[in-house]
Amino acid sequence: MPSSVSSSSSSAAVTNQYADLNSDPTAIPFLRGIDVNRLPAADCDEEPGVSSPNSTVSSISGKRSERDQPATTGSGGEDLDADEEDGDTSRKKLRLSKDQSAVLEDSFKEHSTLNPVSTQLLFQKQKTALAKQLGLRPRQVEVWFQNRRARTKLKQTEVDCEFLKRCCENLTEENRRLQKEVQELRALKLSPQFYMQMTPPTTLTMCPSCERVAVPPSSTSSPPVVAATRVGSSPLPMMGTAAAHHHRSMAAINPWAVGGPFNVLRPRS
DNA sequence: AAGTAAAGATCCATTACATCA
DNA sequence: AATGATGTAATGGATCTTTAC
Repeated sequence: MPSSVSSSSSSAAVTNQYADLNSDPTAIPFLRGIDVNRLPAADCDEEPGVSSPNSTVSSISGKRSERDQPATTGSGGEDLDADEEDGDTSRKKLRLSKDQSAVLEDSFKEHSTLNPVSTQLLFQKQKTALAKQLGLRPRQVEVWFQNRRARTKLKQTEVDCEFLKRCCENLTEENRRLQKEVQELRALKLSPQFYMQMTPPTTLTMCPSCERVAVPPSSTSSPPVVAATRVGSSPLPMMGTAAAHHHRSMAAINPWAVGGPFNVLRPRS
């Protein structure tokens, strides 16, 4: 989707995205059955529109309506200029029918933009075709796509926000746990007589991947499980199995291991 | 080739209206 | 019937790209 902050490169991406459409206009669903070559080109916005048989219609005021002429009486028989002729300058809105919205929605699913500049002429025709099909003004189709893109963006922003909120909560929880762990380790360090009473493990095993000392899960004959020394688990989804393998908490490791307490925490030289 | 103005397009923020509870 | 909330059509201004000169 081209944006106001788009660089020429992103524009080029859009160009590529739609490049094949130049050779095959019928690749776009809503154009199937419509001969785009028989439609007016870029200045088609100026053609008299067609009133919607399904919509409540009214006049449009403002600058844009000067460029985009209000639709006049069409096959539906409604006169869209009626209010303007009455001198009513207040803008009124038409509500698109369900059918109109559904068609626009389908088109949006195919392409969220109507009018990449590189294929301007073609997409002008598509916008016009869609407008004609729905009995709307091209400008209305344009506005609908614009608002639809805005809604999509807003929805995505909400999803992103929710995700970040959860991440924040998880990190807060992890932080709380780690703080607690640090406190416990400090307490241990300050009272060596406490862990002097602990029974050292009978066998020590080196983790093959990180080469740190691990402790067997029990005194049984089963082989030592390195990851089993981990206290707690990360709530973060990104803390996958690889990360979980590493024993971030050494609380369960015998402090005598490898020449004294806690030196397993030090980075290896 | 580089610069520039005009035209026409999009995006964004906002307004105004329609509908519903 | 009146009213506030919500959804969305429409507007206006800023900005970008293309094109012609």
